[in-house]
Amino acid sequence: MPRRPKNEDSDATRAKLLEAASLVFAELGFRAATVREICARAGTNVASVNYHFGDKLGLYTEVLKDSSAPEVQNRIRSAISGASSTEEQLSIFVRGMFDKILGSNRPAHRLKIMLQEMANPTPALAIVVDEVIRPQYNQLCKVISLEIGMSPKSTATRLCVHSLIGQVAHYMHARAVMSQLWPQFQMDAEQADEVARHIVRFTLAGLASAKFASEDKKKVTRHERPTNYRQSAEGQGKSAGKT
Amino acid sequence: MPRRPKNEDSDATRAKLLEAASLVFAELGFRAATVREICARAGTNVASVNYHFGDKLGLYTEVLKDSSAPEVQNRIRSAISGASSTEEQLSIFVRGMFDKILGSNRPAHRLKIMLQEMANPTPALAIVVDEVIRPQYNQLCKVISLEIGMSPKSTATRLCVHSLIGQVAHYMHARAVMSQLWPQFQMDAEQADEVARHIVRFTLAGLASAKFASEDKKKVTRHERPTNYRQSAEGQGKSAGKT
DNA sequence: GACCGATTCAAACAACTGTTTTAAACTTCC
DNA sequence: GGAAGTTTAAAACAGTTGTTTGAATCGGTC
Repeated sequence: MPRRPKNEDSDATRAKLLEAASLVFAELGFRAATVREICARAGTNVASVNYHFGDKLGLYTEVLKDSSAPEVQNRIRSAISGASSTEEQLSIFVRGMFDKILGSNRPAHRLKIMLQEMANPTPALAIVVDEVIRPQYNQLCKVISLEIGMSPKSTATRLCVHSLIGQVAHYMHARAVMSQLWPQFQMDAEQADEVARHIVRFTLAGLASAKFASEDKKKVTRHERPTNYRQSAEGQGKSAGKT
Repeated sequence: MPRRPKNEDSDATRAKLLEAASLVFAELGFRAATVREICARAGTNVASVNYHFGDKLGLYTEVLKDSSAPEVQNRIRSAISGASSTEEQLSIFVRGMFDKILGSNRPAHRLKIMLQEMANPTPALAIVVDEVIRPQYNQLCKVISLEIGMSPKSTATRLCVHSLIGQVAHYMHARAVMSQLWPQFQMDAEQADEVARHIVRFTLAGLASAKFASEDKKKVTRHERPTNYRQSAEGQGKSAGKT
């Protein structure tokens, strides 16, 4: 059982362990990552993980919590709510996500850990979804619901949100395949910018089509969730500005 | 070193191993899956994997090749080349992919193995990319290049292809998260159909915008971040070009 | 029945895993 | 300086991993 560290030196190795662990976990995932590899990169002893975090899972949980790092997410969220047009909001979101992917200074691997957790979930996923993903998701739903004139919880809105997120997440998930199919693409800053502009344009056009489709849908009356939304008066104007 | 199996009994255990391995690999991924677990489910001896497939990676490679479902892939490809409109081609592709995801008759775990391999690649990925993914990718590039009027190898074409694939793949990768964010969505056959229709419509609209953008790109040489332009629903071809 | 190659099996192997132990080194306060 | 408590270090532990071994079994042929 672990004792409580109290010294300042202790905090230093703790931080080194967290830093190294985020790298290794991002590369290999929880199971394939080894404590020895983490300690080797951190320059600490093999026993340090168990001393400071109890066990490997304790370290991973800490890394995952840190990976959910609300500061970037909150920065994106506040930037979106401060934006004036839908295009600007989407652009902020996409670039913010790519910054998290590429961010060479700080948390480049955080999102990768998150995505790997999504692909191969552990019990810790529920916490991350509630604390980090859901607020972002809800905000995206709001933005897009205003754009297409449907309820934030409607199927039409959610399908559009998934189309947006899917495009962004794809550049994380499919990286290995893309490097083989498209060797020239290295996802540097300039290319990331180009991709971001593409996704924003592509998505805006898709949203417009979804808007028309949902207008058609209202008279056809397919089987839909029994939610009675009636908000066509409010959010009809696109890019409903807010402060 | 493995000898060559020639008997009929041998083929039976080979098949049992492949069947069990596809399940275990889908659940745990290559690294976390254990040979002993696979052999236990297959009801074979621990040494059978090495005897029939050389080593664990050999078995995994075989499973991965089968998981990319060449027969489905070929069916999709021939259906696409027989289709008349871009919309029909996209629809065939998206529905074909979703059939692979949902395919209740055949192993539904195939695509999951593929996506897990993409997220956390092994040496076997290169083979699958060359043999299965690349042909499909090239065909999609052709279809979309014709639609947007750009070269199949151009960046504009590839970005659109990735937007399409990303939307589809998202419904595999984010399954665990979506079940928490959107509990009503179960990805049954009917909902899959709705998603497919959405993706086709969304993508067609996105392609149209990419077409306009690439046309603009040829004459405009302004570089600036897209701020709040006046955006009309159907034609916004004013993303600034780069370089 | 005896031979022979192909296949299966139980057991063991060497390497690696997370974890624990034990002692040394260090900090802090008297 | 010395004692107490905290942190690190090397080594060993018990368990699991993929793989190999060598004998046993099977199926067919002479």
